[in-house]
Amino acid sequence: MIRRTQAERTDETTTALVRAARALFGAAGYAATSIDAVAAAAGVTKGAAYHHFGGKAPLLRAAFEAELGEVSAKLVGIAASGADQGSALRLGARTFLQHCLDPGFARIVMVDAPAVLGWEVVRAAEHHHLLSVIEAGFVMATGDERLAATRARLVFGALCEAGMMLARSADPAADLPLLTAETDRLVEALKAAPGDRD
Amino acid sequence: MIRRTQAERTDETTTALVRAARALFGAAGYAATSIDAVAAAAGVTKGAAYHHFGGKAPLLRAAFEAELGEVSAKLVGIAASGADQGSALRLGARTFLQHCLDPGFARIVMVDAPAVLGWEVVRAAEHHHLLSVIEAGFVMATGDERLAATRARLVFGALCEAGMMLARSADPAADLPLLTAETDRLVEALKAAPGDRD
DNA sequence: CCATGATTCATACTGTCGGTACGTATCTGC
DNA sequence: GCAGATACGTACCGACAGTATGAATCATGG
Repeated sequence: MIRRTQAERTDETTTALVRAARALFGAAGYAATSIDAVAAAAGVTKGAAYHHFGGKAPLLRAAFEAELGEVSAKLVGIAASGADQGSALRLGARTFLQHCLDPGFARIVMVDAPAVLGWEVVRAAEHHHLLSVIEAGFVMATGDERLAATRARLVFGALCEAGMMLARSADPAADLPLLTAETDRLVEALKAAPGDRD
Repeated sequence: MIRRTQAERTDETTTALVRAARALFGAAGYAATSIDAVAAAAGVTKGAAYHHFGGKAPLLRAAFEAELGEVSAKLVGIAASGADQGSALRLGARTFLQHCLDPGFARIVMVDAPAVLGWEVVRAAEHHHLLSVIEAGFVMATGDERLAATRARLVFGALCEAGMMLARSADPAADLPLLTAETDRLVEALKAAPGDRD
């Protein structure tokens, strides 16, 4: 074997493991996928997986973060494109929905991760990667932090539901237009609505 | 032991098992709860559980349906109370959110059930028990079946998100008013919005 | 009322899998 | 080039889902 640094070895192994985890967890689900299977698909053994991740749940977490990271990268690209607040929000929602066309993404991010990692952990990560964008839009529209946070979460819940419908749709291409239109409408409705005191 | 009919024996055992499953699955989660623990809490052994349910997942399904059944019963009560469409919808949403104050309900219905039973199974059951009410309201408001179905799902997604926020809130009583107000606003916005062709 | 069959349930067992312990190979810094 | 650290493979353990298998308990036709 050629000589590699420890950093390179670690990077190659963890990358292969995360790639395998995304593929297997996404296809068969977390519970139905053994660590041995993930390690084998990555070309290593369980020992490597436990050395780098420490368990099965952290492996899912890594796969989960990788999925979110991809969407997040596209979102910051949109934000950097200089589009106005409104169209950036619409584009962001559409980007998220398109990712949901991949059943593996939907399964890992919206089905298995909350059950395995816990709802709060998942929502914290999602807030960091995705929700903060939506929330910023609502803060600007309403001027109320708490109200904006609440509305962003509600919108995000609707987006996830739309994403799952897409992921399980027999003809996703046919459903995408209606779903994007309706989620857009929902966002607009909440941005326009007044923020009364509670 | 006193003499009982088979039907009575079955009923007592299954009832006890479902009760124990709701308590344990709701508190510790599905993955962290063994069948032996559920059976022991019900005063029987694994054999009885497998005889009546056939596995661990069907046990969760029974607990899940029991949780939904309770909400559903309240919803038909509201529907039968003769309230108008609008206030019935608001009352229904509030009823659902109040159930979410029980962390066991939230965990079983919105976190574990989708991962274990599959998203489609869960949403089919939820449609049967809860969603059909919301959908009927939107059909009446928009006149479009497909549009109404889509909007009902989006609203339901937002409701679930609100429910999880409540379930994990440090001070649920303080969050309930804002969340009910905002979900109501969301429903109103979508009912009022026009249904354009896609 | 009893004998035969069906149902309910407990007990003992097996296989799988997550996790751990430990040994070996590979790399780093002195 | 040689201690110490890091990466990884292998052998093992315990927990637990699922499967017989048999013993009670109940139903039913004679």
